[in-house]
Amino acid sequence: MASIHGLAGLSIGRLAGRLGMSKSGLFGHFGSKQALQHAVLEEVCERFVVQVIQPALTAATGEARLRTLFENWLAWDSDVRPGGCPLTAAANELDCQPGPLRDYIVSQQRDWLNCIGRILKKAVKDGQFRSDLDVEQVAFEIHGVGLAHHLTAYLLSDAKARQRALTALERIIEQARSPSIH
Amino acid sequence: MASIHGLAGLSIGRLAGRLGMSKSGLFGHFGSKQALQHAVLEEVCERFVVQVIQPALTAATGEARLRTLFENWLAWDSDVRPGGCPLTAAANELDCQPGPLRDYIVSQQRDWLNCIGRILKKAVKDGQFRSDLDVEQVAFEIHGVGLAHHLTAYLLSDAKARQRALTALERIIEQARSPSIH
DNA sequence: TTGAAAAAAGTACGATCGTTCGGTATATTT
DNA sequence: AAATATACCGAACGATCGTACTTTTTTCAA
Repeated sequence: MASIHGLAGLSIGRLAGRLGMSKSGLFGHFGSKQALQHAVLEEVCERFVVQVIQPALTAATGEARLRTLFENWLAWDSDVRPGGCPLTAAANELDCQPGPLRDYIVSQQRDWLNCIGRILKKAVKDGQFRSDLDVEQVAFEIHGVGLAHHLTAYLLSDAKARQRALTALERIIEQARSPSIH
Repeated sequence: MASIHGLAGLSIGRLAGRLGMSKSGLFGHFGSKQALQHAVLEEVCERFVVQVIQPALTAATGEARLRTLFENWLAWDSDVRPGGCPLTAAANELDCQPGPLRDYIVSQQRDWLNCIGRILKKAVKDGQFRSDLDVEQVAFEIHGVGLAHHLTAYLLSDAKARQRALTALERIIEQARSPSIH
């Protein structure tokens, strides 16, 4: 419901109806709408870690891990149908509404970029990627590819979104590689 | 207001209050909330064309025009503070809510990608970019850079967002260039 | 100056919103 | 056995939502 209608549009009454229970019965578990919204975000973040990040940590470090992480991300985008990734939706919804909810999304978004950055750094240390690589820059670009994939898949319903995203990642990786033959 | 609170959160009563007029007085001009939302989107799109696309058409075709368009886009992102680009917000808000509003956003989003695509095609025709360039792919990637810029600037309040986006565009352009020395 | 058209205001409606309160079962602990 | 905690409910609250009707004010050409 938060994916489709947004965190603000996630109403306690409608949610209670969907769960087959009363409004006040559901409300009692959280105490406020904001607490419910916070709980939703925490739940989604936990699932994201389990479905996207953790399984990527079993892959070999460097390029392979980066690819695995990215593919898990794309699969995550598909899994949370319909409505798209609730975190992306919340990030856009809250990007100018100060408060604890926004703070939480910001910290999670930073964590995500740092997660990509750590994998990139390891690839640099292992010699797969250039030693002078601007890790934050590459994380920024990869993040952009993911956002474009999300919008292309959901809004434009473009079946080529996944292939586009994978191609974009390969291009980024190619430019990040150590210039061995150069 | 649509930027900050979303199209759904743009309430007629609040807007009327901000304009110093009555709810019914404002309502009479549109006849329905959906019509108001549609009018807002049309107004924003018109401004986007005037501020981003039209001034870019005076630049020389090819690379220069692409750079101008992109920089206008970044400036637009800054101009619509606070709240960020209403079109990006609406695209994320409506990406799974079928109806005329979503249809409108989809068509505008397609137009935007086609606009980038046309400029790329001209650069190919002029010989600045490789003849085998996948134009749609590059448009996808540029779009992603813009989305990452928007999120980085607004949600993460990162002052380096603009430089990151410009660097990313340069890397895309570099890979699209004709391999003259190759 | 007048009269039609448009714009704005006033009022009220049913619905839904988040929230509070009081009551009733069902467990769990003392 | 008694006391406590938990879960859920129905009813109600003030507020706000979009929308519909009616009336007043403003605009502007004949």
